Amino acid sequence: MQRDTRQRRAIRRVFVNAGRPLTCDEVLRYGQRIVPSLGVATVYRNVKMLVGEGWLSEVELPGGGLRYELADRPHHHHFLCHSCDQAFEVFRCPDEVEALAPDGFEVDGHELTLFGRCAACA
Amino acid sequence: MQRDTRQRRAIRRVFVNAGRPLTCDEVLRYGQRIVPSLGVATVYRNVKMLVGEGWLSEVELPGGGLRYELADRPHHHHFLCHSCDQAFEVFRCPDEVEALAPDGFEVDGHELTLFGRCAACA
DNA sequence: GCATGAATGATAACGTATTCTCGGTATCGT
DNA sequence: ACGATACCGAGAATACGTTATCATTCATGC
Repeated sequence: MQRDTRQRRAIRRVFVNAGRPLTCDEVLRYGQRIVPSLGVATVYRNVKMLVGEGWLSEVELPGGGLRYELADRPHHHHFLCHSCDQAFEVFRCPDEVEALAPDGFEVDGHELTLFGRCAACA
Repeated sequence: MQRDTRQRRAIRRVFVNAGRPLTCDEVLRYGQRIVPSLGVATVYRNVKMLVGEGWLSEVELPGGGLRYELADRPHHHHFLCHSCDQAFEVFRCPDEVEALAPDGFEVDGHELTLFGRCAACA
């Protein structure tokens, strides 16, 4: 039976507070502010578990490094700041993007990433 | 002074023939059809060199794994087939994408990736 | 409060992509 | 043709993100 540990609560809180996609490393750093002893393995274990139960979803942005975000968000895209390397959400989406594919290609999803400097870095 | 070796010619030919972004691994496999003895180190060395001299450019798509393509291509985007894992070019682009960023964010580029199955796999 | 075993965390191990090493090879100016 | 040396390629070494191990801790049901 699953237990409600301090660590797991901290990790969930980190995602709720962040409001943007996080790497496991970010989760670790932010989580250690709540539970200083938090370890890497625990972060990976719980993130994987939370993805498994549908609470988190994986986000793959250009530049490598899997990120995770709350699964219940409406359709949106991302902004990647190449100064602080943080990802942010962009809540507007150009229409009919998936119609751009060449003939004969079956499209079942799309990812639009904007690059630049975030408000804090600019 | 730089030499024009069989290996380097083969690698350049692979990119010209492919007409789509390639990973180093793909370059190695295709290149070995031209020069069977071609080794990994040579591929990495030459790809890096070709990027350095502006003949190739790096392409970072979601899903990790750096890819490379000819640098002289007009603005375009990519289609990633999750069946054969090959990347293709998409030569249409939605207008004004960069205007979607939140206020205060400086946009200097964007990447649109369509996911699905390519014509060959579908 | 106590026992049970799920969860933790330090560390080792792993997988994969990339780079380094270095003896041998082949290109190119002369 | 010849010699200097840029380049090659096999394998070792590295980097780094992720997972496995296992003794210890602590959340939970009784």
